[in-house]
Amino acid sequence: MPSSSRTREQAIERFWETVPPLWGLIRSHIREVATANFDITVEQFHVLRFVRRGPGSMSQLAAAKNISRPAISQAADALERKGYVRRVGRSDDRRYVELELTRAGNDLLDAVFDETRAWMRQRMRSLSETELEAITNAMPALRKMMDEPANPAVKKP
Amino acid sequence: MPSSSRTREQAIERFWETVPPLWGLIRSHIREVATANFDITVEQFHVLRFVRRGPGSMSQLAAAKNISRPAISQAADALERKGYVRRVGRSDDRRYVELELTRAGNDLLDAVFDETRAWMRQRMRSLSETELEAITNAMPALRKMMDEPANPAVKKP
DNA sequence: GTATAATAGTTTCGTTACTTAACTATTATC
DNA sequence: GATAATAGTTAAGTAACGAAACTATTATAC
Repeated sequence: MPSSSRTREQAIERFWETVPPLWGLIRSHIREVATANFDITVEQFHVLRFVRRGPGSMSQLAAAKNISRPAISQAADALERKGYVRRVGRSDDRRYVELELTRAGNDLLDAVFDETRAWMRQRMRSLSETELEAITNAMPALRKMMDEPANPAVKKP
Repeated sequence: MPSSSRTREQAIERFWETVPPLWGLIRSHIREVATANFDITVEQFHVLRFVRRGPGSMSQLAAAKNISRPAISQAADALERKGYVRRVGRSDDRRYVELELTRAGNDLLDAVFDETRAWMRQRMRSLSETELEAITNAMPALRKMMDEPANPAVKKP
């Protein structure tokens, strides 16, 4: 069993010294852009992103974003009030409510994304092709971490 | 000029579909661990991490974490109240205040980190050596993004 | 087929994390 | 030595959450 792999420890180590501060930086940029030029907060932006990714029920959104259902419900309130999102009941099971992007929401998201992508491009401008590929290649591996079940899945005999 | 590189666009694309949800997952795990088993919140944990990384002034911490100085000041209040951190004035310039980890703070951080690392190891257990290396290799490239100055640095003639 | 349980969403309430603006203390500058 | 700049804090307001309690709808049990 190659289980206490050195490689893995190193990946974890570097992950922790890199991702949190980077995420903080991105977050603060979005905050700046989204609140100054646009009409939303960072968190609302992220909810919009998830909605566009594939409209789902409130619970699904909460699960995807790893926050509580009330939190999604409240974010939806704010976004609906601003006209960026619509609540749509599902006819086959009336307990479910789905969120749909409105036209305005879609446009807003495009605008914020354009801004943010431009900013990232700037930040990446001195990276070599090799470095960019390194980033691209790492992402699928990181995604795998999310798919892993949380617990070791106790074997039933 | 190779400026609108395809590779770069792809890196950005994948980054956005990977990092935010992954970060959300990690965040929610830490919240669980830190508030259930320990005495702190997610954000306080992150502040402690920065303090350990190298004790610096309040402003430096704020800059490192990309949040406002008041936010750091308040986090420091909470952490000091709980005894995990100490405010230490600098003698050469009395405007500065630095944060130091107390013994308790250090132990707490170790404990939370142990928990979190174990959890990450779990989540990484099905990754191949190649995938782990991909993660390790991407991190320095991502760090570079943080070092870039925010603005294109207008050339002065 | 009603009673009971489970599930999706919401409301309420309290806590924490932030920000901006205004204020204090200290050091630099002219 | 007056003025400006800088580090930190305080104050006040907003947003993001979670937990618990509540409503509406669908599934299960008997």
